[in-house]
Amino acid sequence: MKQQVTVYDIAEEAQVSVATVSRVLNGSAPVSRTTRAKIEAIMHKHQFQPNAVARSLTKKETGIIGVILPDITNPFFPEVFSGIEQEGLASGHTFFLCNTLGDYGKESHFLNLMREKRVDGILFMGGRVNLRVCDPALARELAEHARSIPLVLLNGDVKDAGLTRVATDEASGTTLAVRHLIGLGHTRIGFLGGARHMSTTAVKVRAFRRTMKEAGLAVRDAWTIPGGFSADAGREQMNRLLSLRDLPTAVCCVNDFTAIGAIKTAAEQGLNVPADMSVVGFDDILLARHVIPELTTVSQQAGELGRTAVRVLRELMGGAAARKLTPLEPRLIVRQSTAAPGGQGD
Amino acid sequence: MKQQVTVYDIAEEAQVSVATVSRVLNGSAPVSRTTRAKIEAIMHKHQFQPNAVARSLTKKETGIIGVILPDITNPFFPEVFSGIEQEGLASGHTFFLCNTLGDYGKESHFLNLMREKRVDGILFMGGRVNLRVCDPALARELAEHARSIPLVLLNGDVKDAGLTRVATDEASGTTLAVRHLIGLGHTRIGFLGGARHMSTTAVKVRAFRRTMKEAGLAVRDAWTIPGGFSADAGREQMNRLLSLRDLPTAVCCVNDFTAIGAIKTAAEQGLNVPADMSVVGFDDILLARHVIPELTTVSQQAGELGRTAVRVLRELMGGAAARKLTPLEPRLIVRQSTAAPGGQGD
DNA sequence: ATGAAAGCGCTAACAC
DNA sequence: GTGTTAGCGCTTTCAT
Repeated sequence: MKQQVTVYDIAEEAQVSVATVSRVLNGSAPVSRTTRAKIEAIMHKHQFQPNAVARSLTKKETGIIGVILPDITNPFFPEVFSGIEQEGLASGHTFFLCNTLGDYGKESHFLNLMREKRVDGILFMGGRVNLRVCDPALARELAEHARSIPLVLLNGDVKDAGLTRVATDEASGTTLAVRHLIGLGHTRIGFLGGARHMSTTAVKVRAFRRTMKEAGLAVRDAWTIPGGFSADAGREQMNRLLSLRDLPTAVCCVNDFTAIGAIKTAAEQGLNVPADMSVVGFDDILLARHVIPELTTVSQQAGELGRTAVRVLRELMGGAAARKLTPLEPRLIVRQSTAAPGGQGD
Repeated sequence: MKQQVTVYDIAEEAQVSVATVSRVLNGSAPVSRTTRAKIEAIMHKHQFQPNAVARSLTKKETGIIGVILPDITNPFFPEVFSGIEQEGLASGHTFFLCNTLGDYGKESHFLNLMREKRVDGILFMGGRVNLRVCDPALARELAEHARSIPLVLLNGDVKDAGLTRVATDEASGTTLAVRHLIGLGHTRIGFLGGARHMSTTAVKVRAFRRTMKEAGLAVRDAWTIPGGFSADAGREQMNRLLSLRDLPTAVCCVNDFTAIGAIKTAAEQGLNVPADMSVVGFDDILLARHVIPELTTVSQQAGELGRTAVRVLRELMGGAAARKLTPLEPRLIVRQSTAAPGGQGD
């Protein structure tokens, strides 16, 4: 680990002051053609890399955006992150990524860590912010952080915290899915996956019920089965559903992972999807169009969500007061996992 | 954005010197019970967060590990990252994540960025390090970086750069897959996906050919179809394969994404996998056991790869000379996408 | 156009 | 056990 060269070394060798070196480094003030050339040559010769830590200390900005999300292993999040990175790179930002794995303790820990590290802004998704009834203490903590660091919430909400948010309209997305099923002729529809205490699930379930009722259809509690967001959870939920004596002809799933698990189990039990059971997912993960059958789903436009969030965060970091809520419209993507009940028509 | 409080503020209010404050902050020297208590109370009262940037500047360490990978959107990488984070968190490290999207220019850019940011170490995967014939200039650049910052390469190699590596034995993994197919009775086997100029593909193809020859089987060039690593690539490759008049009864795919795409196309063309065509993947991504049919594949133990890499990097950062190559043994995971040719047996 | 010097917030000798 | 002080490497007035 050889010693790094500093502005002083450059200054000395070029016989100028560090201020001048700093000036050519930042173009912050005019420097004569000749000295500039000399300094640049020396920098290049030593492969000089200015120390960003020192720079951050004086400028009071790090160029780092902290990203907190539940689980990068769930395909939806990498797509969001990808959008974030794409947009953030354009403004020279860099990313500090943390997975909370749904652990609230970790959320607090990372939030503090980010303050210590003096990130310029925070993008926060999942976990606590998705609690339907958010512990006031936690809400306060988040609001507190937001007061000292620009923070935007992605797809979540915290009552009364007054946070800036960017969110897909999950209710309207769910409505899209349910109407599609109803349009196909289904009248017996269930809802799989999620966790009742998370607002994201609550929003979807509520929209599901409302849409069913508007169409004059009955909502059966036994067909609304929570239990998580993973593919394994989807398998188990479908298993429970299939153990009932009376079955729906279609199900909405809380996300694509769950839908894929549900389809898997349905197939194992001898059902044909979509002929015997239509399944619709949510998210439109990359693999959704490659599974068999291809998944009908609601696109959250994950990449766009990430890009938009960065744009909003940038306004905040710039000192502007961004709109409190920037909504994103989801889109229904019809593929092969849904069809008319009983396999009639297509 | 209210003003952050500093050690000076704390010191003043507690009527002690900053050194003492620093001492209780780090436990770096004894402090009397009473003053410690007083200081701690004041810190707590102001919710004091020491400025990590300032600390990094003096200590000459940031606690940040830079992670450079091709594409977080490819499910293999989130799993590796997950392992990295899990292991790194234990030692208080934090992560700076960059996606290169296979762009060599970006690789260089990020490498420089990480030096500027003074990360404590770098974990590097993909892209340039997977060039079969690596441009000497690029290799030199990497070696150069490795000289000033601890760096470990994950699943790749750069000729003569003398880099520290942690890598799955992709050759032995491929051999496992091919032998499995041969054991099932296949004699006509193809290889799908990858890019000829990447060492990871070259290693797999070479192992594929060797294993076939050892078993006395012919390798047909027309059945070795490169073209990328995505699911779409897999679809296209299978399409090309199926356009041939003479077909293999099984294919090895460069990764699970490709395998899933290949299966998809095979199914669309009316083939039954595995009855008409066996398909084996590589990586064992999370979804591999949830697709239909469940994917037979070679597990790279992505999480373990990440964890191991961090352990090795930690040795390097600690000044120790780590083993040049830490190999990881892949495992064959037999599921449903492979069977005896012609659907006989199972 | 260029230099001198004062910080940024913290740690670590070194003294007492 | 505690205080003084000199950095860490850079940016930024303020002079010149």
